[in-house]
Amino acid sequence: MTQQSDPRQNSMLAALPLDEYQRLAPLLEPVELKLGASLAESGETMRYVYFPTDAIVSLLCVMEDGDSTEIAVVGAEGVVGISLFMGGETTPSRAIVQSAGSAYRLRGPLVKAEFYRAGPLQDLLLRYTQALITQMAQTAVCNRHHSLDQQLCRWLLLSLDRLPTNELRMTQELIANMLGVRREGVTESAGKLQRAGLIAYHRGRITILDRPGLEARVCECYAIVKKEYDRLMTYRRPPRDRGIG
Amino acid sequence: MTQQSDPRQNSMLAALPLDEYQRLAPLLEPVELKLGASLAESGETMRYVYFPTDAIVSLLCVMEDGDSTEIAVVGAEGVVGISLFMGGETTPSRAIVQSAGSAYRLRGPLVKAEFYRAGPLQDLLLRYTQALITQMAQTAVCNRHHSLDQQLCRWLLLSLDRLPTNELRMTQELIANMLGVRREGVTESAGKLQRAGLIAYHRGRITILDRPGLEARVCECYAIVKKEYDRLMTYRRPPRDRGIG
DNA sequence: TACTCACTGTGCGCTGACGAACATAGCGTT
DNA sequence: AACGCTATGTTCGTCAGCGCACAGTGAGTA
Repeated sequence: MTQQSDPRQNSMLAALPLDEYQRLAPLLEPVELKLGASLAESGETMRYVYFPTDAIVSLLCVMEDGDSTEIAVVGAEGVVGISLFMGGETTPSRAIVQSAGSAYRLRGPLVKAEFYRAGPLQDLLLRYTQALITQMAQTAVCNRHHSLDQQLCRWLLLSLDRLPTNELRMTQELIANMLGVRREGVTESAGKLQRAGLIAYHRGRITILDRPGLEARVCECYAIVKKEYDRLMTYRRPPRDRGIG
Repeated sequence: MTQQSDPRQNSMLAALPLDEYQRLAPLLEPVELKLGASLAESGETMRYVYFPTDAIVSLLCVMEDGDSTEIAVVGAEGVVGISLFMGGETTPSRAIVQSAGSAYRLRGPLVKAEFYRAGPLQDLLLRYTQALITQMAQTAVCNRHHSLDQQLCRWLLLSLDRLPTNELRMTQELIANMLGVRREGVTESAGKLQRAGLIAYHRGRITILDRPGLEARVCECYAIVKKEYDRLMTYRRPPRDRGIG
């Protein structure tokens, strides 16, 4: 039904040395991630780690009263399911597909085995986790200090960075859920962006018309997170001294 | 000038098997952490990992305009400087001593060497990091959805959990910096708690009088974080299949 | 004793976001 | 063509938190 994407569209898999990748490749299972699908529920043990190739996944914290907030977003640059190799097996947050697409998944025990080889994949996973931490921290600050207008810009740019096109399928209602704000608030902020000619949207389809314009309006949080991803994920670490006796 | 605390007051060090601990012990340098001291600055390479024994350290995100927000707090249950073993070396956040006390520190290269032994310390560090991630995520949600009153309760309880006494040396001004709110807001919220008989404060000294009362007022975020720490840090993982060929 | 400074308390007006209610407008179905 | 559903637009009163200004008050110091 859909043609298979190349696993190496995912940056983590692409960054592996060829021999490592070739050992891993037969273990990767292709999966289609449908809009709204859940990859992880609060407190439930995850069975797989997911490497998106062109899907986007939101990590959400859900409160007792149903209110939620997106704490991070994962695309082809990363991986969903860090708790599997960090040791906790579960997290208190949910992982929901925000933009449909493809991914490759790896069974939990296989990920752990690979992780404990202490090779390049471990390096990548840990560095990615640190970048994710930065994203979460910056989200916390942004929630505290910045206006909805700015946060919407940040959210649009973060999504755009993880998308092959400049079109985003997402209703204002859903964006509101992600940001943890009212739908009307998103309508209002999005209206401003539309009137300013930065975006166009129509019944669940958002088209970014002027990316530099968005970047001019966004708060510093966006750049900080992006820069940290670049720094952590492109840097090629020197061969390490394992200190193993 | 101050008597030396036992390194094993720190839960991470205490959780190590005796042989592991004994190898590490001679490498640990005792340090006094003075109120307000900085253990990490944004973007600067950390030289040490710190294991507090009775000090409390705040991890802060600072914005361009000087506004800041605490994204996590670390006491004797944890460690400051995860970026050293996660691979990034630096973080965009600051680490400031919030409550003076003692700690033991370990030079960065030594931490890495220990980490790559892939033994119990690695396990502990990774599990702790996951707990820290939960704390940061929950902070983000709390910033979005909960009132200052509730957040103050959360903050007081988080601090109290990491303190040997029920007295906290901290001005309202500083609390405001931590929470990323106005000083007057803290004055008002703290006034409510004082009038309700839950706390007493006087010029930078806060005494918790009624902990259950605070717990009754705090939002769910506090319990979620605490539960996750308990789950991650007390669970003894089964011997793992390293998958090493 | 008086002075100073840090800490706390209080009172404004302002604004951004909330909650609720309701109006309009596309799209698919019958 | 009529209907229904979903998505978007708008309004209105309320409120928490902001920024500012200033007043009290205790601790330390000269």
